[in-house]
Amino acid sequence: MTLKEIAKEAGVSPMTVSNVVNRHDSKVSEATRKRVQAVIDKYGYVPNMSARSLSSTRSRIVALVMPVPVSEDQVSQMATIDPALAEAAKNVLTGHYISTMVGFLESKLKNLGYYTMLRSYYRAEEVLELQRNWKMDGCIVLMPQIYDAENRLILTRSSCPVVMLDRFYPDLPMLSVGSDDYHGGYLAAQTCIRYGHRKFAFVCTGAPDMIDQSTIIRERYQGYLAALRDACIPAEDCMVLGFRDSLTGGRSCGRHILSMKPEVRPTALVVTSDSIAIGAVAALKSGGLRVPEDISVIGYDDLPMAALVSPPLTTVSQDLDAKASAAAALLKMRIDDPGMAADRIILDVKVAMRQTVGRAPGT
Amino acid sequence: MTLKEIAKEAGVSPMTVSNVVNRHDSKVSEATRKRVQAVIDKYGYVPNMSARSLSSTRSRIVALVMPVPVSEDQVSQMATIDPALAEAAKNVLTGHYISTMVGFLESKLKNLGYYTMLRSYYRAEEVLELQRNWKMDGCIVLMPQIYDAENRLILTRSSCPVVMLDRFYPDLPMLSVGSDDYHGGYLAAQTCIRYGHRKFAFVCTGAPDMIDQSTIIRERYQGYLAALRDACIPAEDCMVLGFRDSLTGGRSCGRHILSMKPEVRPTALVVTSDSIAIGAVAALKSGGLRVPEDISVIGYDDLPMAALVSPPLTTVSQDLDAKASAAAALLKMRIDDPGMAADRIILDVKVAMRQTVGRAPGT
DNA sequence: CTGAAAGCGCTTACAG
DNA sequence: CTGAAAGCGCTTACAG
Repeated sequence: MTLKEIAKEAGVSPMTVSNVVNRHDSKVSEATRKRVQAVIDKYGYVPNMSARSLSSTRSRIVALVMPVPVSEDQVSQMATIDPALAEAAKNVLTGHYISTMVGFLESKLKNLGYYTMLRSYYRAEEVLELQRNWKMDGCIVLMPQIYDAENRLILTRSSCPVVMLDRFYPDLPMLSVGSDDYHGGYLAAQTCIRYGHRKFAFVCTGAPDMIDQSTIIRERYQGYLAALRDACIPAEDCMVLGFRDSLTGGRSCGRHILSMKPEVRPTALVVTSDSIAIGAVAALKSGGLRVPEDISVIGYDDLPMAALVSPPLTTVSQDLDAKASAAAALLKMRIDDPGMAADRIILDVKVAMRQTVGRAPGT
Repeated sequence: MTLKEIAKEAGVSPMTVSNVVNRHDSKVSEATRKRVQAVIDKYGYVPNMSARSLSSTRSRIVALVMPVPVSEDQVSQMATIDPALAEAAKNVLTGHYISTMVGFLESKLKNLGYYTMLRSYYRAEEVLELQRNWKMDGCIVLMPQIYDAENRLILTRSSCPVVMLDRFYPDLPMLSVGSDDYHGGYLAAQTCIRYGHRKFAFVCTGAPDMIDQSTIIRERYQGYLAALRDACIPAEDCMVLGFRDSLTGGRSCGRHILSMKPEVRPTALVVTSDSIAIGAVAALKSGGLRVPEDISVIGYDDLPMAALVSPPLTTVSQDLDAKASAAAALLKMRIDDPGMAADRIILDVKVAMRQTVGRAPGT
């Protein structure tokens, strides 16, 4: 059933049916609208979006794009070198953060009248091509942690509005939604400081040099340092460690802490990931240290499991529902008003106080 | 840049460019192909998929559709009645199983040359409309656990090939991919039986009557019963419990077990979800029972955290990568050969032996 | 408020 | 192997 056929049946022009379908109510008299709508309902007419996209300037499709660490053709050879990385390349939705964000975004976008296309990519070029393939109305980039060059290409060469999550380039006009990682890092350290801690380890994902590579980690680290400074704790007394962002990585972290002499061992771990924090707590416990009596740990993300592990993990928590809402709303504003200025939304974070942070030993 | 402009530039007809773009190599001489390709590369020409969809019979889009438990307009009122349900309706990707499957599927579909559209739905009608909106090449239904009537509508009225995951209707010609839940239930019970257990509780998600409502749960239960039968354990000696599928639901389960008199308490819990199993273990431990010395627990799904909780959870494990591959491949086969017969793929499961199943007390 | 015409950028037969 | 014509099902100006 096509627009034309509906028009014929209702005794009006295709244009009028189009106006009814698109709810341009001011352009159609109420009587005509009802008559046409009746015919539409009778035949269960559904518009052809391809035709609509082709003849108009928009598609109503928003792309949710996510980088993969390894290209498709490299996956098999990578499997022998770094199996975990190869696995990650086969599935971009294994993490709690990204899958939750995608779920919320689909819901928000649907409510705003958009279709959601999901796409993993290795090169920015793939994203740009996708946008042009479908005349995308908009594009949301998730987890653009690593590839700065690719991110910049997407931002500068995009053929549609882009909202980038968790990443901001001051020198580029862009739309971004992030959370206040600086404040998160500050709060994490401050929470421990209030319990008397003065010997810290900052534990981040990846190698310790991630602090230089990832904006997120850097912000958290800067916030953490600021809290130390405000409490007159010399940063030299504290260490920075890096482990793979997984429960297993966390266990390595815990074992590493256990291997240290008690006199140099930190009394508080400020960790940039709950997975690592939880893994670390487990390893510390099985190594004979009590959490939080002997050592305190604070995580980041507030994973669902954070509240259940034993002891329940104290962690920095962000509102992913609000983040997705903000991203979708920002994108829609930009789509509706192409002249809109660059904008950056930063959502606040809070500490979910639970039981892995306690009084520093001997205080 | 359009096909036509490329054609003009290359001095050929649009049709020839089309044949080059679509790699109909037999229809173009190698010399022409090269010349045209050079122009395509020079201008970075990208085909317009809307135009292609409109003029051809296919769109290359596959829809990944997932039911939500509450319709959009009911969410706010539902929030007061059942907050957890309202939350679930706002995000279909909170569970590990579904988000992992979506991640794998996107990757497989991309490799097969399809675009992935993600969509949550409350009524089958939404899915049918979406299919027609975009002339979908195919559709994969995830987690169709609950709404049989809606599932049947999708299967019978779909305008494109459909693969349904984890659900099969013997009376309908359909394509389905599932895992061997019967065998999973059997293996779970058998594992405990081998450790001398004879007093069981079967713990499922939702109310105990889920066994009648969900094919998956029913299959697992039947397999479980078969294992009891094979070991000459009267099913009357065993109980069936139901809890919400979450860590919190699992804690309720654990507390319920703790409230029972030791003489009637089961010595082994066969649980249809790792979340419940892990929550239950945590509650049992804090209630003073030792796992597995006093009570054994076996879960289902092999969540990433299952291996890390303490003690590591013994659980039934399925290969989600293989499942996604099978679903994507099956769908492609059906798209390429519309006359293909109905088919059902059932993947096997295995037990991940860890430390929550041990000798039955007093054996 | 309503309509006739043109066109969006491809592909599908049909010729040659 | 290559091309000219028609058409997919809408929307966008432009008239009236």
